Amino acid sequence: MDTELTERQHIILRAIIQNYLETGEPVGSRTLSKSTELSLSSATIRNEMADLEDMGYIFQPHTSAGRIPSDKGYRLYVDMLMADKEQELTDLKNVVLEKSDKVDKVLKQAAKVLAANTNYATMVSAPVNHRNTLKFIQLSQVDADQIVAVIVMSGNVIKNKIIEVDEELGNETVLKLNMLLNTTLNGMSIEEINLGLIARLKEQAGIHSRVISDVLDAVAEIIHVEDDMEIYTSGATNIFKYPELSDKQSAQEIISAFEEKQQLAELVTETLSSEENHGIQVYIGDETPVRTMKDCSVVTATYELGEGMRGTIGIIGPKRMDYEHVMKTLKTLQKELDAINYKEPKEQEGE
Amino acid sequence: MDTELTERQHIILRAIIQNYLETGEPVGSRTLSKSTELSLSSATIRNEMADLEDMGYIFQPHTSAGRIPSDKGYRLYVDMLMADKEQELTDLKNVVLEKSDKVDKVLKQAAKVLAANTNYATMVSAPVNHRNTLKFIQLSQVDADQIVAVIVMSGNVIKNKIIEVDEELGNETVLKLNMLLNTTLNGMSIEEINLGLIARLKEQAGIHSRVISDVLDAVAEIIHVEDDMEIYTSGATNIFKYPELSDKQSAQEIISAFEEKQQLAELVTETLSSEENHGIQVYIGDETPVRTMKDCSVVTATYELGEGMRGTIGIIGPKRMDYEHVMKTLKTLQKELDAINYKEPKEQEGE
DNA sequence: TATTAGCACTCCATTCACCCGAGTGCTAAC
DNA sequence: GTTAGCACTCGGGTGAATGGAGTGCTAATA
Repeated sequence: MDTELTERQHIILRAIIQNYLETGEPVGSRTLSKSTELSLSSATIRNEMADLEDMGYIFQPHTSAGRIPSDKGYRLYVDMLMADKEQELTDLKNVVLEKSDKVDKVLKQAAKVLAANTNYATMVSAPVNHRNTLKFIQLSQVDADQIVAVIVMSGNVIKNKIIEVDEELGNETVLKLNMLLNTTLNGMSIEEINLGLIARLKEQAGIHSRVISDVLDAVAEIIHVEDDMEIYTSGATNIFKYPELSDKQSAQEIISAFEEKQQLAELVTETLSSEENHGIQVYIGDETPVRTMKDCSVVTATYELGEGMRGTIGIIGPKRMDYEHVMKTLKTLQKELDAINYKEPKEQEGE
Repeated sequence: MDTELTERQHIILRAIIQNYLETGEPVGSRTLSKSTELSLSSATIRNEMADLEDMGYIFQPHTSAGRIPSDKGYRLYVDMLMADKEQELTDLKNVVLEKSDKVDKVLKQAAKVLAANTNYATMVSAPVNHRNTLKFIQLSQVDADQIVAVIVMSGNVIKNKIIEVDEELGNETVLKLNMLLNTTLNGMSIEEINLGLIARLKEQAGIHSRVISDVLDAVAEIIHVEDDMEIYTSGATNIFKYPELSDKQSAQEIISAFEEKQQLAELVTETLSSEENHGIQVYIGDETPVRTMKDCSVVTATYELGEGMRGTIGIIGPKRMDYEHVMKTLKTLQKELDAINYKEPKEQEGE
């Protein structure tokens, strides 16, 4: 890329972008000639800008207006940022992630912190049972026709369901079932617990009662049910701060996406599947996998709660987003979340 | 109120309101003189309108514009609607409330259905443990330093938590604890399970180990923890369909309220506490308990999931909302939700 | 050869005047 | 009590004028 742009052009491009990030207004040659460290006349800068435009890094919204970075321009800028040696991290304001609490509380809080620190819309997806193993399972008779099944997965995610049965199983049977389930399934990953295994279990149970078969089916279902991805969001209304996104049309689309969450889910799976750059990914404009956000930029990161539980944190904002700050902030929060499960099991009271 | 308005004025007021509901434009005398069943000249109607304005039921946004209903006007209109003998209910489109499913799924779906049927923003609050009793409780040792406590409440709400302990309890102890907890707490309401009772339990446990004491405390905590009210929303972006609410300022405020949910929670408690009119309440403009919605109307209803579990469904829209339709729809859904728990435990497969 | 000063040109955004139409209030006639 | 008629008001829309920011190009300069 050194062949593509001269040093000076790099500087000018960066100046254009930085200026545009702040003001949101097309930036003209005069402005640049004053602000840039290299002291050039506006005319010279105009020439360079014409070149940059030819190469597609910037463009004019209309003749006789200043220049605006194109997607390609942003891309170059972001790539340069990423190439920078290890950036130091920013401090997060208001980070009080109560690590002791339930996961969902922490994540909700995380989304809020992120929004407060960046002034963009944010999302945090709950960790998904990736390579997750079963840690404990237990059936209990609640009353004559209800059984509650409780399953603890690695990472202490708890699933449960009430199973309705038409005939009482009796203490003994329940006990036997529990034993069977625990000895067989314990430590297995979800993928390993497939239909074949369940079928074998049924046989092994030695009883051909329909009830037991039903119960086992229910258990299998609980384990596999893709808890439709929980996603926490915050600051969606921040988009109103950016005129280019807050006309009715765009605002409605974006906010809808945040409300329905379906599209955010797609974003999450996309992020989780493709892993690069320390888990930080930047989608500019059309690059984003979610159509409704083609006028936005999306920055995402993957966090790891240990034991294969991975989730996504993300920021959605205008294309003229403060990428540098956002990436730093995201990285910080990522570290913060990653750290949560490194705590020794015993350490609880410590601040 | 008959003393206040003549029959003819009533008719005219209603005509104004209905016309305004549809168009959103101030309605003038000429329009009315053509549309109303009573055939009067525009001049006559103008006189009546002037009177109605003096009494505060309508007003002009500016001289030489048509009239718009005031809050007082809406109020009268709504009161008349409410007074109407039993209104028949509307059919809901897309109602497929999977009754078997978990409560939260049903409620999410309910919010969606409501939004789809009305074109307004909707919210559904999860039932709150009002006069809720404990049905089943069980501790299980997950591994050396973790116990999972599962509690099933009436209405099949399941709570659970992992309790960290510093020493293993041993099977026997756990068994004893379970026995104790179940025999003592079963069937009790949350209010009855207070600190005193827990203290007595601790004694009764006969063991003075700190561990057991800790566990019991944790149990008490789970039971009492006010799951911060779950609220499901849908169709928040519907407000963009109404220009009077979709300027940046208002839109941001309203949508914020829907995102943060704090304010909706206030609305819910308000609704649950004051009960009138078959549980249907209408707040017009300033009447609403939530400040951010002073330019909206809010219609809420209370549903009952049986066994003292009560929640709120609500619709937020512009003041020129189709009150009649909304109230009918709300009533229908309310019935629908109420009916869910009337199902015989055995009936499951039936449509 | 690279830079700069200067100038003509373009185009957007703002302002202002203007007009039109919808609607009113009032008065006088029915 | 109702209606016809008229003068008046006001908001919204249209079009022309204006100014400013910015450009591209050319010619002069280092």
